[in-house]
Amino acid sequence: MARRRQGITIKHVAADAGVSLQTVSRVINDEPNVRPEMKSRVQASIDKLGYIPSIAARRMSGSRSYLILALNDRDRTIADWRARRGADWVDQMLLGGMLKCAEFGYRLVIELVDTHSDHVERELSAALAALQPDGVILTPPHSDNPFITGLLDRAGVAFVRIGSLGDGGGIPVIMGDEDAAADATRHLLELGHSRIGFIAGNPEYHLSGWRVTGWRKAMAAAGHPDDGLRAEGDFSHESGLAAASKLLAREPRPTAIIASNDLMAMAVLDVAKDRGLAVPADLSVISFDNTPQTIFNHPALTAIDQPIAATAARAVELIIAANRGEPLPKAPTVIPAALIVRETTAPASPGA
Amino acid sequence: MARRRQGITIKHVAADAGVSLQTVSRVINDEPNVRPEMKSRVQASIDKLGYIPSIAARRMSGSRSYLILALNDRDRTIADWRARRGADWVDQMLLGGMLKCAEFGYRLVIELVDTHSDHVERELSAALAALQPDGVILTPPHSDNPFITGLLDRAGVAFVRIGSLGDGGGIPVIMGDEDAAADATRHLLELGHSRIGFIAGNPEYHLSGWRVTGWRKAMAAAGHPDDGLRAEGDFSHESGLAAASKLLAREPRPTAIIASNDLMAMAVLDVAKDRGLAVPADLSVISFDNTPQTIFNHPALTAIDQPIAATAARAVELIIAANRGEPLPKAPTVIPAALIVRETTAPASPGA
DNA sequence: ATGAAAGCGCTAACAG
DNA sequence: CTGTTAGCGCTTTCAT
Repeated sequence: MARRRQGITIKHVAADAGVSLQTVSRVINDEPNVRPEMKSRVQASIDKLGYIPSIAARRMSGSRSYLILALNDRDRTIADWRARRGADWVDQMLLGGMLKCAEFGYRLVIELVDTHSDHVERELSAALAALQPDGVILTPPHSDNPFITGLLDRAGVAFVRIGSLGDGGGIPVIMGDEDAAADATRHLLELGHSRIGFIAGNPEYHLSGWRVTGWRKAMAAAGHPDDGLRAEGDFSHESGLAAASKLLAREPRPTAIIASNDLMAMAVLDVAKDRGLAVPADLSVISFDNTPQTIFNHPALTAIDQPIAATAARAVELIIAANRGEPLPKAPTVIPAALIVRETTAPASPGA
Repeated sequence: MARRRQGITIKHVAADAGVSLQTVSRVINDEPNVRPEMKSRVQASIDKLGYIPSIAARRMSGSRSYLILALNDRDRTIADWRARRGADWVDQMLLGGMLKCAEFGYRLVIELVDTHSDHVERELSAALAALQPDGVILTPPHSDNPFITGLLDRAGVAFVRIGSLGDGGGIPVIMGDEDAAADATRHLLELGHSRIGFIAGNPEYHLSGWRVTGWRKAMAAAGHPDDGLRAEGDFSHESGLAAASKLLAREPRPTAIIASNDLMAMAVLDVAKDRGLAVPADLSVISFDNTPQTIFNHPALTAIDQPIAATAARAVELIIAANRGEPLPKAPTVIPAALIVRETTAPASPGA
C-alpha cells in the first residue's frame, strides 16, 4: 500500500505560475482582485498540472466542505433494498441531487436515519461532526421531526425540508400535494365518478393532510361532500388493505379510490381482486407515487408522479445558494407533481 | 448562516481529561501504549462531550479519509433512474457497501463514470484528488478498464475489482459466474431440456466469457455439444431480441434459453410472445440477473441472483483490511450466486 | 507510557 | 491587486 499523498497541491501550481498560494486560491475560488492575465496564467498552470483542490484541506481552512448530506428513512429504505425492489426515493434523490451536486463540484452523501430512534440526534450529530457538510436535505418523515430540524437549526447548517412547511427553520420545498390530489380527483370526476374514496397517509407526515385537503376541496367543488369516503392509512400495505376493505364494504360502494401512496394503492388492487371487482371496469384506482412497482404492475397504475429528482436538484441549488449568502425565496418552493394516466382509471360504469 | 466550526475538538477532550492531544488521539485510534485507566478516563471524556473526530482533519494529517468510492456505470445508471426503474447495481451496492462502511466509521460515496469516455482518467483523477478515498470499488465494466485499473494502481489506492480477474492490480472479487451458469444449465437439464440456448453478454466484460463457459461445460457433461445454440448479445434489449430471434428460428428450436442478463431475458420473453410460444410451457427462460423487473414480471423469471450486496460488503472489508496492512487473500474472493426458481422454467414438453 | 513540536493543503485576515 | 502570516483539527515524528 503505497502511502499516497496529495500529488499536485496548490504549492505546485503557485510555483509553476510564479505566484503566491493566495493568488492561486483566489483563482480557484473565482474571487475578485486578480488581474485577468494573472488569472489566465494561473489557470494555465492548473490545467497543465491537472490540479484539483483537496476537499479535506478546504474544509480545514474554514471554508466549505463541498459535501451535502441527504437523510433518508432507514428502515423503509433497507427493507426496499432487501426485497430487491429499488428504493425509489433514494434513487430519484441520487438522480436529481447527485447530478446537480456534480455540476457545482459538490458531492452528495446518503445517510440513513431512523427518525423514531432515541438517538437520532446523536446519530445526526455524529454525521455532522464527521463530515461537516455544507447542507442537509431532509426527506419525509425527517422533515417533520423537530429533533432533527432543531438540531440542524442550532448547528447553523443550511438544510432543506422536503415535503414540510412546519416551524423549525430550514428551507421548505414541497411537491404541490394539495394540487396533485385535486388533479387526481378531478380526473376521476371527469370520468364520471362521484363516489371517490380517499385513503389518507400517515398523519405524522404533513403532506398527508395536504393530500386529503386537495381531494376534499375538489369533491366539494363538484358538489360531493366527504361523507365517509375517507379512510385512514399509514402508508403501509396492511393499512391499505384495511382502508380499502372498509371503503369497498360501503353501500353504495365507491367507484374509484385514491390511495396516498403506492403500497396502499397496491393494497386496494388486492382487495378489489378478492372482492371480484375488475380494475378499472368496476373500480378506478390512483396511486400517489409513481414507483417502479406501480409502473410495472398489471394493469399499470394511473399515478401522481412526485418529482423527487427535480426536488432534490432544487434542494441542492438552494443549499449552495444559502452557503453563498445569496437571498433565498421567501415563499416555500413548489415543484408541481403531475398526474400520469395509465390503465387503472376508466369511466364510471353507467349502472354504478 | 452562522459560521459553524467544529464544536467539540480533540482539544476539548484533552483538556477535559487532563491529558495531551496525543493521548486522546491514541485512544480514538485504539493504538497501544496507553494505560487502561488512562484510556477509560479519556473515553469517558469523549462520551461525555460527544466528541467525533473530523474526517477532514484526520485526512489532512496524513491518515485515512474514511471514504470509499464506488464507481458505477454512468449511462446505464442514469438511464435506469430516468426510466424510473431502480438501478439495481447501485441499490445493492449501497445496501451492502454503505451498511458495511457504517460499521467501521467509513462512508461510501457513489461516483458515476463513463468507462468509454476519453477523459475517464481525468474524471477519476479529479475524484481521487478531491476526495482522497481510502479505497475504490470497481464494478463491471470499469473493473476491466485498463485506464482505470492502471491509474488506481499507480496512485497506490486500494481497489477492488468486482467481476474481473484480469491483470492490472487490485483485489478481485467475483460472483462465481461459471458455476452459476452451470447451475442454471443443470436445472434445465434436470427438467428434461436438451436444446438449451445461451445468449452471451458483452465480450468486453470478462464475466461474459465465464458464463458461456459454465453453460458449455454443463452441456458437454450431459453429452450435448454446443452446436449453434449460442448467440451473441451485448446486454442490451435489442441485442437480446436479435439473439432470441436467431435462436428460436432454428430447427429444431431450443426448448430453453439462458440469457446473460435481465434485459436480454426480457427480450427473449418478447420474442417468444411474438412467435406464439408460451413461457414456460413451450419455452423455459432463465435470467442472469435478479432485478426488480425480472421479479415483478408476469410470469416472474427464474433467475440467477447475483449477490451484489454481499459482494460490495466484502469489497469494503477488503479495502479496510488493505489500508490496515492486513494480509489479503491470495486467491480471488468468490461470493457464489444462487439460482432462484420462479415461473419461467418448466419440464420440457414431451414432444419437443 | 506520555507529551511536545511540526506539518498536512488550504483559506481568512491582514499587509503592502 | 498581490503577498505574508496564522491557523483549522488531527496525526505523525521525535523526545522524554
